Amino acid sequence: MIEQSKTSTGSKVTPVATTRIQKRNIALIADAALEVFSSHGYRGSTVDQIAKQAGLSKPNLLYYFPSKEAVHDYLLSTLMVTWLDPLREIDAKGEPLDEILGYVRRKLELSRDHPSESRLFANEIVQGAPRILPLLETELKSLVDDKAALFQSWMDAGRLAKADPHHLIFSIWSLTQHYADFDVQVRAVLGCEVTDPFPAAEEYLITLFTRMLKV
Amino acid sequence: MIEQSKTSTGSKVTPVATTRIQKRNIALIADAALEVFSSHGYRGSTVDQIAKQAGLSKPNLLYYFPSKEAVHDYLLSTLMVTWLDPLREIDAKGEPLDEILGYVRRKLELSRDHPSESRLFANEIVQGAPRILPLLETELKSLVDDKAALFQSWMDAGRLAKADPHHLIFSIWSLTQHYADFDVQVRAVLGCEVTDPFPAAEEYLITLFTRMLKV
DNA sequence: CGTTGCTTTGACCTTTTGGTCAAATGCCGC
DNA sequence: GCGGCATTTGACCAAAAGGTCAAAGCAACG
Repeated sequence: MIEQSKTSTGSKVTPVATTRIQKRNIALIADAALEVFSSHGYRGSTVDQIAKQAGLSKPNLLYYFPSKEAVHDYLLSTLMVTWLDPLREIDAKGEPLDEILGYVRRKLELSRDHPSESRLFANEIVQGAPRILPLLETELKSLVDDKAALFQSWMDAGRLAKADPHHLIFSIWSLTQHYADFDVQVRAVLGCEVTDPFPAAEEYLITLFTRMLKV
Repeated sequence: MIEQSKTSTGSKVTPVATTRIQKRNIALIADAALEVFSSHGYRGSTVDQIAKQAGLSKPNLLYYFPSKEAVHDYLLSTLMVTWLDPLREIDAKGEPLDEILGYVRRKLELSRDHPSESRLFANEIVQGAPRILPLLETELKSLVDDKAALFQSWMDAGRLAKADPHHLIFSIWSLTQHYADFDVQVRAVLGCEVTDPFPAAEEYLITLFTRMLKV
């Protein structure tokens, strides 16, 4: 059995790749699991499905991860980093409106280029975030509080129209992720003639937040 | 076996209640199933769970619905009506901004008072809408196209600031449903001291759409 | 080449789960 | 109270799914 590093939370176990084969197979499994979990949810996905998608046998997959849940935990924890990064990048020294519009653009890009990640996350939250609630209440909350305070200071300085900064962040998340999570609905409503809803979405969102926040 | 009415799509079967007991039990099952499906997803829910929640035995539940899928289909089809109703209510003869703000308020109320419905729907869409895609492409699309045309005419008449009407509708859906679907995240980020995020959410959304649409 | 340790898998086990069925129970008009 | 119909359920079945294990490959190093 390959080495395992137990996280402080106890049951979660993530593999530590050392050899080339391990790195490759763990990456294969992660990619496959992302695909499968994001389109069927946790319970709706089977280890066999993930293994097949990764081109491995089920016992082989379970050689690298101790359980189905461990694969899921691994994905969620690595994803949280990527997903929160654009928010971290907001620069207190930048021009307020440009910083926020840039954030909107980056989030929308993420939704376009990595819809599976967004859907995996959505699946988890919609079902009550059983596995990541602690993370939300600590890491996410403190980061959001931080940026909300920044937005508030910009508003107080008259460099941004006033609005509840927390709900401003929620609205950015909601609007951008909608195009990943509800992709099928968006395409169904726009009709088959529209192949890519993202350009129009970007223009709409930039307009929306400009009108909302411009002093 | 009680009577069944097959819908035109074939596999879907919905019960037709005739007696008092049937009406009561079908309602019990529907309530229980909504609760269970919305918090665990389709595959994550078991017939036993739903039956227990409804206070019935599993075979008894399956006496009223031929299968787990039939229960799910029943919920989805009845929900689509409730869910689309506020959009239908938008009145072409009303004052444009008031009509849209009213729609936002009604949708947000739905999210507050019926979050389970919203989550059931979200679960279905996030996972690719396998069971209701046809409905989205026909009924939903035509209703949305209809209202989008109305918004466009208001904009052309200078009674509303210009913006893509389809994406305007998407943004209303996205923002209002976010408070139901991502409820745990919203509460986790706002912190335990905030017991009800909805009043602030309503104020924020009204401000947002007013600044967006006011001429 | 042969030993050693990493990797892979076929076969198997157990639990869960959707669904069936015959028999039992209860309800209601007569 | 009784006949007939609706309702309920305990017992059961088959398939699916998570996970184990011993044994078989296979790679790398002496």
